[in-house]
Amino acid sequence: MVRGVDPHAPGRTEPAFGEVNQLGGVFVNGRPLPNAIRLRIVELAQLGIRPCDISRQLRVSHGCVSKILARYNETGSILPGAIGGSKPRVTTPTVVKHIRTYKQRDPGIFAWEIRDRLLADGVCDKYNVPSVSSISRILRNKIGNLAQQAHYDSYKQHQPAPQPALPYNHIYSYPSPITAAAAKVPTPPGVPAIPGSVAMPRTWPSSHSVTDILGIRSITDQGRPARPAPLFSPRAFLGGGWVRLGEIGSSGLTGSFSDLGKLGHSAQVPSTGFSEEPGGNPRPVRKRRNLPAGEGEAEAYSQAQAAPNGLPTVSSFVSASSMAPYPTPAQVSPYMTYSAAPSGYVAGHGWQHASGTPLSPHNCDIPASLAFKGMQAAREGSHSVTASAL
DNA sequence: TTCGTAACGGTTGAT
DNA sequence: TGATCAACCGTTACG
Repeated sequence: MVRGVDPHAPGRTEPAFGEVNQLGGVFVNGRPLPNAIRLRIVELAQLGIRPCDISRQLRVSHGCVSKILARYNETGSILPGAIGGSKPRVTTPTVVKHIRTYKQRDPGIFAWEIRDRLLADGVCDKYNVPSVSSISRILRNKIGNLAQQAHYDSYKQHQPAPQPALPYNHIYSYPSPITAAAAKVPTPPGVPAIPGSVAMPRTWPSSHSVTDILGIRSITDQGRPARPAPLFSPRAFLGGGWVRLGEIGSSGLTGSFSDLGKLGHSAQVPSTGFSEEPGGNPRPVRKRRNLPAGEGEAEAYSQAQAAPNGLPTVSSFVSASSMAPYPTPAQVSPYMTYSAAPSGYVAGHGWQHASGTPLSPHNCDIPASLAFKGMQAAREGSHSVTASAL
């Protein structure tokens, strides 16, 4: 493995702006390829170019090409998956509420009995029912305290109260959209609600943290979706596996790239990936330290592709015909590739259209207008993959 | 030669 | 605030 060198720290062996693979391509270990590259991989594949040729042309390992194409074929999304995070907890406010109810009705109930009742009552299913130990922990840490508080409140009801006491379970009755949603959805959150839909591998229940349960989230981070939706196509929502296919429904897409382009970010897709959740709840803009490339580019792309006519300009910044088969080393400079800064890798800044400014964070050297024409010709014409495309 | 995939080292974000 | 965990990433090597 040939290591890149940080120009700001020439002595360093640890690359700061990317490494160079065996093909001479630049990548950042652990980070997804820029969307422009991912897009090109898919486009080239749809032009009939073999993955091995794509690999060589884009200087991306064939394993990566294979992965991206397989992912695209499976999900219709070019975007990388959701990186990081933890599995959301199954002890949702609703579940905790039910556990508390069971415990109040039968103080001697066992944890395993509660577990069975949660299943029997349809509060949970076998996929998201809390473990006995989790229930025990809830009983010990939450219900126990709450029960004590309940007794205290009960006592206070018979005493003159100078101030209205806070309901002991106010944390559960807080009008949180999360809670409301959880209460309205009888099926486990990770299970597709639409018949015939296919769940992604990473279909966790909705995120619930301690603060969720305590109702704090409703104030501090109200309604923030578990993951920003990728913004490439409706099916691109599926990119990270955080979104169920069933939520998207069958769009009838063929998976072709032209379809992706036609759809762009329609009404199904928030105008920005970070400002609004599917439910329409406004969400504070999160502090982002180093947004994953896919998300960052998706965000930027969603803005950049908003053509005046409403049509996206997917093809305008990526073209099979506009890229030199084997760029010179200077063209694949790791520093240019990732814009010499983390934010450059995040991209989005350079995706200005047909203005001569960089279009891709990966330095694809893609002339936008020519690329678009080339693609148009390729699609409207014979669809032949000419040498120019390679 | 091509392609699929496991292993690997790395990053990320929630807890 | 730092550690931990579990997801993802792309590259490499192997079959």
